[in-house]
Amino acid sequence: MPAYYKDNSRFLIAVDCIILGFQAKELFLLLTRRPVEPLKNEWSLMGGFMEEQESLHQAAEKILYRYTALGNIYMEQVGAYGELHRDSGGRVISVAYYALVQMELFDTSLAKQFDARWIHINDVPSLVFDHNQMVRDALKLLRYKVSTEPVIFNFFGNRFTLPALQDLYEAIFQMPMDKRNFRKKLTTMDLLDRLEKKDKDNSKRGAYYYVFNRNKYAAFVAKGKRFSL
Amino acid sequence: MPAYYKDNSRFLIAVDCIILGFQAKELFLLLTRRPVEPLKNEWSLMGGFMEEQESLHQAAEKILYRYTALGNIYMEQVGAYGELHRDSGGRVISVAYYALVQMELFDTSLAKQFDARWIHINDVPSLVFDHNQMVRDALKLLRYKVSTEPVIFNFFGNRFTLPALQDLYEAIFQMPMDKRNFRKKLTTMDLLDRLEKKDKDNSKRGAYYYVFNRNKYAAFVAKGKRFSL
DNA sequence: GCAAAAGTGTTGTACTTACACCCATGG
DNA sequence: CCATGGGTGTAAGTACAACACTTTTGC
Repeated sequence: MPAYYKDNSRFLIAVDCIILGFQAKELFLLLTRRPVEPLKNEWSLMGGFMEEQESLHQAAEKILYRYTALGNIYMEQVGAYGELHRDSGGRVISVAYYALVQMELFDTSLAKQFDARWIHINDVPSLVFDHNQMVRDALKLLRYKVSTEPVIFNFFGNRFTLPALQDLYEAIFQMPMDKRNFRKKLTTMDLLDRLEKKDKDNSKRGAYYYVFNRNKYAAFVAKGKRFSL
Repeated sequence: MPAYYKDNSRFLIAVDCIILGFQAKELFLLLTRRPVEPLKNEWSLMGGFMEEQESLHQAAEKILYRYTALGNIYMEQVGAYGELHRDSGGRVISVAYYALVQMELFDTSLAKQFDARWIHINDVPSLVFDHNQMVRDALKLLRYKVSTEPVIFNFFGNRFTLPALQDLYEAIFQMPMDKRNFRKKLTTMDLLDRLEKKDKDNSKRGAYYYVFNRNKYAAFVAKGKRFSL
């Protein structure tokens, strides 16, 4: 390493994850009681320190995996937080990421181990440090991303029903949406393939399953069109 | 500092600045020849290492001031870049910020000292490391911010003319805009105050100067309205 | 008096919103 | 047979895009 690099200060870097879960038409945030001093036992995001041999994104995936045992999840960086005294335990720069996971896949034995709990997005308590700000920033970014890119589909397994998709949309934006207008937007863009009717768990009639078609989306983008929800 | 903190790895943190200038209806990016190894003399953003007693934002302002002698400039964080081998000189996490400055205020003696040059935004060469990606991300973010928040006004001194504002808008979005529609949007939102007619430098007739009225904007937001350009 | 940029309204089109009924099924 | 959620079209209103001429003044 060049001498010019060596002479500079080094910093602890933390990664904090805004892990959002979707269940029963509602959005939840995974929180824990902070396991270490300072502010031990206060509400906190899931976080951890970055290590030498990992990228920022890998560090975020590591944290997510540690607390949920989930991998291959869509994650997005929210930003870096670097105020001087943001962490009362010492000088730490933190990088926030958000992820949206299916709560049904969540390993509840881990929840006990880490004292992790799903809190309704409207009932988030006061969190340590600047974690509340991170959550606000993450939700704002999520709303932007969902509006302009087909990321909402990453939050389901390969298939989903339109009522479920709309429920998720409404949970993210915290506002009701007209059923016909919502479906019109999706059918106009023509990015989904309908499967054989199936989900009978949530209704007697059953709702068709759909899948997001990546090839259709590629063609859609190639035509200069932009995703919009 | 708690033992739990102490045992973790520490990292060099760099701040890289995407310094955008506006002059003669065009957008320029301030670039330099990298002064240190590795990749000495290659094109690079203005950057530097973060120090102990400054916040991330302060570090960005420090870099901006070092290369332009400008302070009190609107800056916004683009994001953190943390790939393992992004910097071939060693493990460095970099946080990118963008700023938009008036090129007329730029101290050209500094340009010589640092071999800094204004490059037209469409002629940006291949830059070191992931700096091209940072520039792309910064422009995308800038466009979003300009569309949804009244940040474009930060890029002028206290006053500006509507033709100049439109020129800046067109430079940022790299597309022409209808004069009447552009002005209609602004007059509909009613956030500007017109001053006595003045700028005669760019036309014989002269264009009215305007100022952005922060009180009007506060009232505008209080009514639940959203800025849109 | 003419070149060069500033300023000003209207009309058609596309998109967004609001809205109500029938359908399929499990119990 | 009825309660529950799934699925469908149209009309009004709003926002956006396209468009041409007059005004001012320095030279």
